[in-house]
Amino acid sequence: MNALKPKGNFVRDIIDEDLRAGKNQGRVQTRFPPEPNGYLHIGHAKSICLNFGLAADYNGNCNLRFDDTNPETEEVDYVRSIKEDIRWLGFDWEEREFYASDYFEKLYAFAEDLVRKGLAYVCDLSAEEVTEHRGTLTKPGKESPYRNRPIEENLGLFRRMRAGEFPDGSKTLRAKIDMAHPNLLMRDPILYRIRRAHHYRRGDAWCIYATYDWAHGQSDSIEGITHSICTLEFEVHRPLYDWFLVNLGIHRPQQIEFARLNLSHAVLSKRKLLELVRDKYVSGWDDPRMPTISGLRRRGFTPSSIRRFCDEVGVAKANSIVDMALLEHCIREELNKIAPRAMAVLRPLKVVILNYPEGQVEDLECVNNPEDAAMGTRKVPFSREIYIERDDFLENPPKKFFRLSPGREVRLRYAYFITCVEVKKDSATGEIAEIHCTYDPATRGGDSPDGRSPKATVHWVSAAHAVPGEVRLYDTLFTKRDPGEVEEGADWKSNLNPKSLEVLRDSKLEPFLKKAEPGDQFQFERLGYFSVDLKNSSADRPVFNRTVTLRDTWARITKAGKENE
RNA sequence: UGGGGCGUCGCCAAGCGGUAAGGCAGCGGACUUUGGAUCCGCUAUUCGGGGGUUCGAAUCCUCCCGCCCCAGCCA
Repeated sequence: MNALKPKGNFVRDIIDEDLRAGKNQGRVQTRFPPEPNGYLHIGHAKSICLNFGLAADYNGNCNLRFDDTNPETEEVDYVRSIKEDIRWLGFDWEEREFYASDYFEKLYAFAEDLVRKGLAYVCDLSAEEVTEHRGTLTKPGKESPYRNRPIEENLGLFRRMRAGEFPDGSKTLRAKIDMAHPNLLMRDPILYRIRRAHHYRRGDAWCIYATYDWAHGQSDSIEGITHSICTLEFEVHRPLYDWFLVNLGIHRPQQIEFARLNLSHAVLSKRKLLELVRDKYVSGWDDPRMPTISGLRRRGFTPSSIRRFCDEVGVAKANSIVDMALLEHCIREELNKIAPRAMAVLRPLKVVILNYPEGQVEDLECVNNPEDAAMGTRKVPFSREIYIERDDFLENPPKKFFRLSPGREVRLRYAYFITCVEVKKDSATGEIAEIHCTYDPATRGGDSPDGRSPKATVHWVSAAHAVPGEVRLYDTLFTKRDPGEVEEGADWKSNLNPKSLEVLRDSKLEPFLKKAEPGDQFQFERLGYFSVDLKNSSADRPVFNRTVTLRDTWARITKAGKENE
């Protein structure tokens, strides 16, 4: 199912053209360069699929490179999770696991080279002064008074910076470009800052750290990257990326920018995701409501469904927000084919079948997957008292409600036709306590000899055999399609969906579900796809996460009805 | 505002001078022991707007409009 021929896109056009022109001796080398300061999310998946996919299609390689030049936010656990997620998605960087922090020495040497060429200088301006000197969008900047220091002095100062002779923030190494350049990034950008922070890999070996602009392009060059693919916001960095490489006289990869993924009703920025985790709006990076790879995994998404989604989304340069419905479609499509069916009653309502012999139990044969006969059948116990979904009974049914109601007959899936004869209510609350029905013994298995067919088929679980379990229902984390769209003075978190999680602690599961293992996936008939929670499920108390609902035309009808009120 | 990008159906997205692919969503209908799945059909005379070039333009030129990115010693 992944044999789809790759969709064309502008990045491929560029590569095709380069190949035609004989660039890079026909080599294609890409890289995925995460910063280990957070967990990967579905936006990263798009980049991973693009970079690894391109490499595979063009017979090249894709490196994994941790862009770890900022010791203040990076951690080993993030490295661990990133590797786990990429592997889980189905990609392999083989032995090409690189770290910008392994290039620190080389990057430093490149910097000295630039100094020697008179193209970089040590600047004593403070952070605030640097900002002032930068000018604005419309006003050119002012040159730093330290800009014309002699080369030897710069060299000496830079070495002393590295040696730790100056306090944090007191000096920077800057490229000498053009303080009046219309592109602010070209106004003598900073290459190194002094920061005595413990680096998770280099420890305290360094007290000066390269900035992104200085580290990224040169790292790409060191690795022989041919096509350095990044997101749109780096478009303005490209002139600088090229300037460094050209002036250093080293291999120059081609930077190509594409539009990052945005998902409706979700937030896809590490800063915001971190805030949700840190301030406990969710249970962690892997909360099933999170758009992180680990969250999606725990929710029940499969690697192939995510890859498929990334394929469907395409690669272009226009900012866009992809509908969550597409992601849901991708997982439904896959699970429909592979998930075994089961019956589970989420919100139980007891049904007593008056004319069914007390104490009798029948094992009825149920199909495991109508989409795949090879998956066979199983036996499910049926008895006098069963549970059905509360939503499947209505005392006063509206027009298009086909399910059970007083006097009406419905089919119990793979079992019998039953007719509701009485509704028992709790005398105190008035709530429906249980309903009484009669069954037609001639309809065993769900077919009637006289050919009549009820309008509805409902699922059920035998009360005596039911396995109690917990079911967690999820809705989008945000109520707005674009969570960033807020009222004056409000914060994006004001769009958090208070109903994004609903926990059902008294669900009744079909017996064999007791044996389900963490990660196992099922379709609960008529409800949706569910997977056993990776963390909180146990044999004596299974916990299921709803991955996605089934398409539900009845829900659409009721929803439309409400909207018209 | 200076610079850099982008604007094709509700949401994505092909298209690269020869007369608007596809997917998702939606809407009909068929079928159905999941109101599921499947199947069939419908949905842009029009490509942000105006003007121009051309036999012919979403594709070229031009002006205008709208949106995004850049003033971190973050990436």
